[in-house]
Amino acid sequence: METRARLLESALVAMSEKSFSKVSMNEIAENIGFSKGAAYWHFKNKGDLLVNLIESLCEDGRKEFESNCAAPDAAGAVRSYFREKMSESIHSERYKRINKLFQRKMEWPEDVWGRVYSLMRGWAESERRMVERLLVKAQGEGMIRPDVSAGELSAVITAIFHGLMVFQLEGIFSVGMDLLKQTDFIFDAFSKELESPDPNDTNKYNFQKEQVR
Amino acid sequence: METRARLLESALVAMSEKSFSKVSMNEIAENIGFSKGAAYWHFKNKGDLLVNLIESLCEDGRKEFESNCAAPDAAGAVRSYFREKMSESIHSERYKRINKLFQRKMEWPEDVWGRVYSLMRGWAESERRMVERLLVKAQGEGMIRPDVSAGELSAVITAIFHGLMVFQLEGIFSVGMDLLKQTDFIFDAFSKELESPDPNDTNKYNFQKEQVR
Amino acid sequence: METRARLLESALVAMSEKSFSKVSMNEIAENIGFSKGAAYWHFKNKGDLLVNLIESLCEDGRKEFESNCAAPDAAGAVRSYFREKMSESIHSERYKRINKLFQRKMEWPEDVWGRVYSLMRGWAESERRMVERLLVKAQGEGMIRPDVSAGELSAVITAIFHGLMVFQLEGIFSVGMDLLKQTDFIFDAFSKELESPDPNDTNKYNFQKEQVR
Amino acid sequence: METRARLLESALVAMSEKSFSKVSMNEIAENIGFSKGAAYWHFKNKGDLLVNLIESLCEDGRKEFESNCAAPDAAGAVRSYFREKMSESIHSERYKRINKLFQRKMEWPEDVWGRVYSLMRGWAESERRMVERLLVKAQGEGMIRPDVSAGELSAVITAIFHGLMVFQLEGIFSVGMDLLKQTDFIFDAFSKELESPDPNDTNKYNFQKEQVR
DNA sequence: TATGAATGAGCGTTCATTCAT
DNA sequence: GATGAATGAACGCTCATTCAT
Repeated sequence: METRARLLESALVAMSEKSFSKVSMNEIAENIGFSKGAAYWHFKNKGDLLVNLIESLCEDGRKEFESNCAAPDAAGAVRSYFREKMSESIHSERYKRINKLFQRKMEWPEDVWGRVYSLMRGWAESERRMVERLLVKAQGEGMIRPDVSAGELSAVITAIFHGLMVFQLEGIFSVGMDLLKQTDFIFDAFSKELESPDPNDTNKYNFQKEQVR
Repeated sequence: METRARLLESALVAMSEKSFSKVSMNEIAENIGFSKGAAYWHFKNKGDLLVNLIESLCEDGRKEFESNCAAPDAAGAVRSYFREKMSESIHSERYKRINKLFQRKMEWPEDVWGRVYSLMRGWAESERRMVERLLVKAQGEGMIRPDVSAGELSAVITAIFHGLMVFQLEGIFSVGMDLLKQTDFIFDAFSKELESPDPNDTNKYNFQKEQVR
Repeated sequence: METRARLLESALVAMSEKSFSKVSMNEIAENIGFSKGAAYWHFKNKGDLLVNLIESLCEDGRKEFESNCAAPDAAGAVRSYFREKMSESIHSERYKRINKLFQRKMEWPEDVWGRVYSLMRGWAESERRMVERLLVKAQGEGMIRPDVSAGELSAVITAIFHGLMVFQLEGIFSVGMDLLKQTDFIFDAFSKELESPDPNDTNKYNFQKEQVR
Repeated sequence: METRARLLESALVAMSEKSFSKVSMNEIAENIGFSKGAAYWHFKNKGDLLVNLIESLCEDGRKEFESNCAAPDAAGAVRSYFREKMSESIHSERYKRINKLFQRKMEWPEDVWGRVYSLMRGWAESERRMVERLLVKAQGEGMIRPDVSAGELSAVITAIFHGLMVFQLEGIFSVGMDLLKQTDFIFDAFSKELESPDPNDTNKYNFQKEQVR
């Protein structure tokens, strides 16, 4: 139903701007010209509305990540994936909103977490695993030293760009953040560090068979 | 006053575990054996309590950052600063709490922001500027190419380690995050990229004065 | 109409188990596979549904009571009427439900009362009057002293058995209630007290025409 | 606290006149000049308020019943107990209210029942057991045939007078109910039936070692 | 006839805040 | 300094009711 979708979108807008508890059902509904009751017709309660929103957001994300990227140049694919991501985090209003919403995840009530935990975790893990797959492929292609743990490396990279994006979103610094330039810088540095199988240096970081926590 | 300090600490504990609006004055006071009213004697209201907490937390941080680090090896000082930071984010309960509190900053009400904005920004900026100063020094020491913008580089590094810390705090990934090893990896990579003034490569990233906003 | 009758029955089931305000129109309709709207097509509102239910229930009851019982042994007829009633209150599910519904009468809203007051009162009065008629007849047959007020006696008897039934329905006591045995006991006792026109004892209870309120 | 007691009394007044769900906390508080919040200061919620009310009401009742009535004439004591009870149900406003409150017990929510079930049952059972004790004593005194089950007889008597009281409270009949006269009538009838150990009639009702349900 | 969608009043509950003591 | 008592605004949620289809 049309209304349902609009309620979800309205919730995304509201809940990316205010904390879960500050957003009232009334507000979500009235912002698109409906009454509170309409929201309760489509969703059991406020938590349920949020859960449905997250589900609909994660649906897309997960599929995207899970498609096996058939890049001929896997290392390049990683770089361009994050370039694209950084670019979106600057230019796409919707993308910004989704990330702001997710940054508020700590305020979500227990029962919401109970229902979205695996989704949220799946989202983050899917992204990391996609990166991991690409890194493994890059190792196969000889672009990355084989002794590096693709698993742990994928985690670092994902975390790093998450940090970059958050700072961008929050506008914390007075110095400008040119995310694309910075992305390139990071990848160039990492490439240099990773590509050259320096015989004296082998396995320096011992990135291996990740100790799954 | 003793009570005042204990109220602040109690607020830190509570507000690092729950969102601002979910923490009640009652709770803050009762957790240390006082009644709500006591909290209202020491602080005008809940927001005021939080502002005072943040002030007291930032006080320390800022001073630390502003002390002019007289490291002989500036590049090494940056590395060991972040190593220390990552280590603390694993081992110090209080440090974790402070970071969790700050991660909830988006939920703070408008009026609180009005009073802590410059403090919070100052905290982040102080850290970045400390890094920046060290990077400039490292440039002076010839450890880093002079054409790199220390300002922007400091921002990237700070953001990166923020990302690392957040992921650590949230336990998002199934793969383990060995923060110290990863820190070293990142610094080694960056060192390689930054130290060698490759004549063909000069100013590739154009890290310069942009000072946007 | 088929649907109408099923809605009434569904309402009886629901409203004998929950209080009027706890039963929703939705529930009444959905329990028999219809939607709320259907109920509103057949009945103006929830109160109207209840009124119609009560009307349909009282219809039967009243007729039954008003039929002039042509028992040759009127005193025996009273006894067997209450024996039958107690028996039904144990064995007939529907009878139990109707009594449970009526026990909840205090929760019915004002406007419902406005419409069913005379019906409900009529129901109770019909029963009492039937008993009264039988008692008068029994007096005519010489089974009961003529100086006893049949009106008031009928009230006592009706009330007494109401009490017995309620306690049975609610399962209040830990001791068993064998209603039929108890019924006989009561009638035997009353018979003894009533049948013997003891000349010294005449009009001891002065059960007469008071017709208060 | 004074206020607490007044809230309980106000709740008694309100909840004896309307069903639990129709009585709002606001109303209970405002009727005695307080705000809703005051009620929530003294009681956790509406159910808790009711539970406390019932507790305070049952406290008295139970003690009264449990005191071992040292009547020299036990049979007379039973009679005068119920005479007194019927009299109160006519004349004492408060007694009427308590009984009206209890008549609404079916509407009380589940969690309230969970907390008052044993109290309520205890109240009814205490009364019945007091009657039972007196009947046993009366058997000892030779006023009642020894073959009658005091347990079951006490249940019938209690139920009977409950029925009488309910009809009185509800004003159901058009004929007047002179409860005291009726009480005497019932006791006289029962006395006759019970006192005379008619050899041909022994154990007619088989009121024995009650089959505890 | 029947349904799905939507409305809006009303209540329970929480909690920041105030204030007399 | 600290407490207990009280206030009142705000919000979640339910549900009777309406109405276009």
